[in-house]
Amino acid sequence: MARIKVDEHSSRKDIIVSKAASLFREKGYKATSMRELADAVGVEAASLYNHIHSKTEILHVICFNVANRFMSHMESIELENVSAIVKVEKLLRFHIKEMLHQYEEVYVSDREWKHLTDPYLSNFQNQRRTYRKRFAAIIEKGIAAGEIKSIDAPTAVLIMLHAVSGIESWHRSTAKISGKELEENMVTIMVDGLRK
Amino acid sequence: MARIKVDEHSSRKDIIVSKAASLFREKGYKATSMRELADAVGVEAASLYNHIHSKTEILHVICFNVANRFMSHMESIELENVSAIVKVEKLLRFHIKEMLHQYEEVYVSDREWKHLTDPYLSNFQNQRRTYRKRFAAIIEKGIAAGEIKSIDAPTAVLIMLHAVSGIESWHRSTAKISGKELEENMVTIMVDGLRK
DNA sequence: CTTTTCCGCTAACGACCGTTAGTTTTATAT
DNA sequence: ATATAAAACTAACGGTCGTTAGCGGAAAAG
Repeated sequence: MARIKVDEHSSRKDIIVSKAASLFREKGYKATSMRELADAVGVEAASLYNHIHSKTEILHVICFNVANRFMSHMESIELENVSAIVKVEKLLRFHIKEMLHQYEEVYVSDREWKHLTDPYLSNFQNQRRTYRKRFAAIIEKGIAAGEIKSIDAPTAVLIMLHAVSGIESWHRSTAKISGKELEENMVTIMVDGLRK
Repeated sequence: MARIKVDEHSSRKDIIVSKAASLFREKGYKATSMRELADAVGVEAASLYNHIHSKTEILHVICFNVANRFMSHMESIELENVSAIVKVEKLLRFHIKEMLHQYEEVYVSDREWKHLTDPYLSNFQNQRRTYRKRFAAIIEKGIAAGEIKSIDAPTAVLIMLHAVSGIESWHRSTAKISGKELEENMVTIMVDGLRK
């Protein structure tokens, strides 16, 4: 009867969620069974339910952790007193860093949110939509200020967000450039692509 | 006993595959059951097996249809006698158009290939890797020729391919710009981002 | 040391999954 | 009109799924 090991910064639930994120990333939410998750945690499937209510709950913890991080970062950026193009660059860099260092959770939130169930699903979709609108609004300001090319702002947002999710391929590739280099390359291509 | 309707250009199998692509795109491969697919086709689940061998077969038909289209397009681009940056732009435009007009299949091939089983899985991964290498090689030539900024070519490929897959959001959004406008915006941002 | 709380276990449930066997109906060819 | 082939049906298989009930041992609190 080997208990789930805990340190003082993470509860047993945290550990389950974290292992789940790793499996969901690797195989997808639907293709990951509670029995597999239990194996990864080192426990029987039924024991998981002492710490979580359902499989869905795990997914929604992951998704909202990520969404909240991005949302509160957006708020802090909006308050900064810098030009629009600098804000865009900062947002982009934040996305890249999150994808580099909180890979599993961010990736799962991005790809598996469809399997959330209401009311969490609608809630998540709303947050997502709101986030993108606020991102686009910053780009619009940059266009109005003549810093950014006159392009369709929602399209620019879409390009940046999805390009970042491609870091998944980088993680899985063997001959990697460093994370820092990756960041600089991405920023160079995309921010230059926007700049007037 | 209502038969699957066929016209002279598509077999019953084609129709099943096409409906499957639509469902796989909407809900994911694992989350789509053969009974749901049968419903969509207007038939009982067991009847599907008069036309296909397995659920996996449907996925691999979708994935290889798409992969082969991209691969043979790559071949024709490589033979053209134009500058590297023009080749890159043409490849990008092809990806955008495919994503606009063969949305369901291309999206499924992109997101659900993980659920292929060997030998198809390895085969698909190889094709994918090869395709990206050849794409990167074109960019490298552009860098050597001084047409393209000196950036990491695999990263540039990754950005473009993933940015294109963001067209999914465009499809689902309500207030759309036209497909043509979307294409021009994407090309503007990304090709300008690469150009020296 | 005793009590209580936490957390693991085994066993099993009903639901759904992909798929097969065998039969009947519909369309096609003679 | 009849024979053949194509494609639908019903029924059911073994397996896996998420989850619950109930029980026993280990850790924490007194």
